[in-house]
Amino acid sequence: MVGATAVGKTAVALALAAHWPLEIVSADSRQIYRRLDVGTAKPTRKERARVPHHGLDLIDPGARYSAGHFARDAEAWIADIRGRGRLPVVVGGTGLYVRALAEGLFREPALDPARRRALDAWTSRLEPLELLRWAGRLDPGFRGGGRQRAARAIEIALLSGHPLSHWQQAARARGAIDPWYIVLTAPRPVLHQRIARRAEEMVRRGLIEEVAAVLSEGHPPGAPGLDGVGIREAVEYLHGRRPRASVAEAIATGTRQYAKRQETWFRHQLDGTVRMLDATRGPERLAGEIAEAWEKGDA
RNA sequence: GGUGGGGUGACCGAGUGGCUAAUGGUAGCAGACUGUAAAUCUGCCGGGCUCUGCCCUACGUAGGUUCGAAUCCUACCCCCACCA
Repeated sequence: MVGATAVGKTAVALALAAHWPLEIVSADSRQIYRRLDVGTAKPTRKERARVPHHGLDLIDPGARYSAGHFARDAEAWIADIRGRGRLPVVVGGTGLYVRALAEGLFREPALDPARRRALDAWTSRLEPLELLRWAGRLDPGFRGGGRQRAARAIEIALLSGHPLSHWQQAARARGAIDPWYIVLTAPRPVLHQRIARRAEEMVRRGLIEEVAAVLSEGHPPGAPGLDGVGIREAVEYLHGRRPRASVAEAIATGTRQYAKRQETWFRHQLDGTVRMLDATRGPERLAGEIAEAWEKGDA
């Protein structure tokens, strides 16, 4: 089950628990970070007590995770959940994580961590245009996409000896699950209203204090876990680059833009049967419909 | 009341006689995306058409100068600063 931020995914998943014994696998690239609870809008303790959650609080804000890593972890969780005779429900907003789990990425060859770090230091110093030229030269199949994706193409080509596009075609992996996609959506005005409220709530619930505490652990502002809507704005404020009064509004703006990207992704990138549901109709009702459709095997 | 500065497209902000429907940025809309993905990028962005071009509207308001003005002149309105 996927959907944009602030659409109420967790509520629907919890309502679904009234129909079957289930456990939730969170496919969310921000909620993997420990301590960043408010800033990533993690399910509350109460919600976690009602239904077991996996995929939360996996690593420290300074550490890096990845879609491939998630796919391996999630596969194991799902096997366990099934072993307990329960239904795994994957809930999240990180499309790439869902894809990695459901469809598989490509089998990434082993990359020497030390060489990888050295290369990263080099590419991060290159001008964007230079970076794109290198990516195009090292991988004729490189389809563009900016700094980060160029750096990835360069990394794979140099460290594995074959271009990224080669691996993507030749080393395709199979997915670990057979997904039954449900995409939750909400009309733009409703979504925007929810997002505005959510941003204000974050600040009220101590977002800034939470981020300040993480920063005081010594993580640099560019640490992987600090890179996300909400956290970023709090960091800006804490570094004196933004007035406190503007934090909530900036978060709302960033979240709207993110939610739009998610919608686009879910609309075009998911492979297979996709069921679109209007989230504004309420979690109980939606859960009922989902359960009914599932019983009928109507995929 | 006086003096100085300023009023530009949804917002911020360049432009100081023709190359200007007007640089940039923001917001918005649409899109791409197979291991950093809450990331990283791309396109569009006054309105209307018979849409490789044409027409209308637009740089506070009203006039004027000029072949031609957002850019010069005059008056008025509003904002800011200082002086009264």
